[in-house]
Amino acid sequence: MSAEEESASLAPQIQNSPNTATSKVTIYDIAHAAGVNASTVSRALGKKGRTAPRTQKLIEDIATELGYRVNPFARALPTGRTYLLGLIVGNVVDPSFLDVIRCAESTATAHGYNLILVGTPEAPEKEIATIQRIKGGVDGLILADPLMCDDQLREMSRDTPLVVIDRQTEGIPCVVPDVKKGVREAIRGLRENGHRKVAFVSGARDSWMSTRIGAEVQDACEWSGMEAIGIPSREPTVEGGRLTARNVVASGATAVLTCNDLLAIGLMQELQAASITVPDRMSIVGFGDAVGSVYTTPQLTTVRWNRGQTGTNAINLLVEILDASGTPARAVHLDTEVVIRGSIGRQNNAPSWLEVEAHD
Amino acid sequence: MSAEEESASLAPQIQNSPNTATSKVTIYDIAHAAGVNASTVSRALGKKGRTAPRTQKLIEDIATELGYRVNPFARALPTGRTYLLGLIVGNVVDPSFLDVIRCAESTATAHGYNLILVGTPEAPEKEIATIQRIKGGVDGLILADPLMCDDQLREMSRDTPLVVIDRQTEGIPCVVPDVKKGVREAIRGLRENGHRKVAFVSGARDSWMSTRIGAEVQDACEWSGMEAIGIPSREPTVEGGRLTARNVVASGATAVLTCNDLLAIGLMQELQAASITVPDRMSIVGFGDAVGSVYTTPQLTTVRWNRGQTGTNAINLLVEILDASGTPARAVHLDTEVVIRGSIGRQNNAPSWLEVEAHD
DNA sequence: CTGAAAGCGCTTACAG
DNA sequence: CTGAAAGCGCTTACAG
Repeated sequence: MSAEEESASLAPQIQNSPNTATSKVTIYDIAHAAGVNASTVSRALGKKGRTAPRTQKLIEDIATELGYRVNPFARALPTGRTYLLGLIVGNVVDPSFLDVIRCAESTATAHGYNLILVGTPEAPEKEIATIQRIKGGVDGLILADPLMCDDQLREMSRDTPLVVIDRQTEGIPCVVPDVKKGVREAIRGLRENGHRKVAFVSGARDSWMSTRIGAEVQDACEWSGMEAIGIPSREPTVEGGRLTARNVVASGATAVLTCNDLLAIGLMQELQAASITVPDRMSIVGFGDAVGSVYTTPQLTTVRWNRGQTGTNAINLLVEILDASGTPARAVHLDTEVVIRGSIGRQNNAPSWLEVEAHD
Repeated sequence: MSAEEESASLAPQIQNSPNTATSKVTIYDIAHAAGVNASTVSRALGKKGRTAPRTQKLIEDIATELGYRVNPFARALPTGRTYLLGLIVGNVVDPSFLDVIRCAESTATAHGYNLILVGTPEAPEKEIATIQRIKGGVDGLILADPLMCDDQLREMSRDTPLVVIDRQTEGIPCVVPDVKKGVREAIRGLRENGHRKVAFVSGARDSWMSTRIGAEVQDACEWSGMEAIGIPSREPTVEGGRLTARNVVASGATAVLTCNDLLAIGLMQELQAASITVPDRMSIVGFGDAVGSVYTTPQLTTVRWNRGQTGTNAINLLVEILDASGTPARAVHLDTEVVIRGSIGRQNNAPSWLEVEAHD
């Protein structure tokens, strides 16, 4: 007896919650209960103000009482709007991408959309196939660092509302970090610390980000009369970073900037394993402020921007396009800043050949 | 002229790709082209074998030629199956959750489902509200570490096919790590290293995982004649870990196990900042093998299990339930193992009071 | 094996 | 302001 009472009082919000039953409540049920036509219910629940205030309220009350939820698919059929947004990503290695996803999701929800997450193999054709597969079921897409070429991308965007992140292509709305600013600041910092020769570790494939960062490193170095040396990596991971260590050392550079933090972390590990002290003998600057860049010893100096903002802005841009179709493609640039941590230092021990050259 | 040729050859797969046009191809278009009824098209494309081999092939050919894609919403309406699965997560701080998401997505795709990701505020009612909002649009749900009570969970699962991860509740299908095994191994390892007093840093709220780990630490310590001391944290993050350092030291324990790796990392940082050497003066064992646990110095010893398997198994379980409704609730236990890294060591410098006690 | 028909739950001109 | 009707694209008994 008392047990029954207890179980009854344990979950009152469930017992009382409207329509616990599995049966689906439709607008016809509401129409019936309210004594109006289903179309009136549709109007009352949808475009407000097209219905008499009294009926409006009556219908709304009945709807909540019955626990009515619009069937999104039934709605999608006549309207063509699914209120689903797709986020398509390749092989994301960087864990800070979780921020992008999380913020994209919450922003989508705030706009009344749901986010469907789709992974795609890292190959242009697969990417296109994935998009084809998915696009019929969503109102718009966000493409993270897509591999397809510019023309394919533009072709796609004629077909489907779409926003690209971490890549800028003429004619396509996108969200990218302000690479130039970040790199310039980083290079300036290195110069002030006496560095004159900087290595740049690029990503395996020529992603927009890697290419962009490399170009800006080149540019910034030229501007400040420094030498820049490009060093490719095999993969944009910690392991890939380790593998570049030899080449980085062999390059004769005293500082190195990598196109992402994982590379920087791997590089640091490998250098330390070879007793090459960081930053005394090699300064390291990462890019992206990945989770984990503060766990290293020394902590990693890196070019940071708000990854969450990437997700938020991408969704906002997409929703904007969806709402007012015909919006011109817009590029959102996210501010970057250099976070100075322990991995960079003064270049004191100029190698002798440098002085020799100076005498030439 | 040559430029035109070039642009034409640049993206042949696009030019040739079937139905580049935006217009939607329906089964009626195919039916018209094939000279059959739409219902026949539906059968040919859907349940195979219910149509003459010749018509079958004819229809399939026309379908691919026209670039037909089934409209998932039109299908969902009569069948009630959306081929959408929801993954509902609270405030996920651990970046290794990206593995869960990624594997869940790819497994869902392999089964012909798409994954919709939904974040929810960390409060039982909000959680339930989120589920209510979402459940009409998906075939089933995966709940990551939900906050609602057991009864609410069971109530929900009557309503909607659902699988829970990182929590075990009687009557609910779930995927959890084998906590007992991992903790036992860890404690045994500590004992063999001479430790006799172990602190356990729990999560802020009593998540199933934290509670479970704590209980097993207690149990394992009793079994091996060791002392276990529980220390709550304010939040299950790096910062939260830092804040527990004082209490951990004050506890007199020589080793500490935390309910996740972030706590362990923060704790290590704070101890080191106070010149308390790890592992010489304090051994640390994490839980979860989070990204970043290998970036610390020393690297973190932790209880690991395959996070990706969590996502994979959860989806498999859910799809299994969806396919054969009426399957009994099943709990999948993922194997765990202790990964020994530098953060644990021998307890050599037994404090004097220990010896004093021994003489008592 | 195939066609004609009804229906899934909603929206939206079109009348009134 | 409201109702009756048609239609979104598909599926599935039901006949034949």
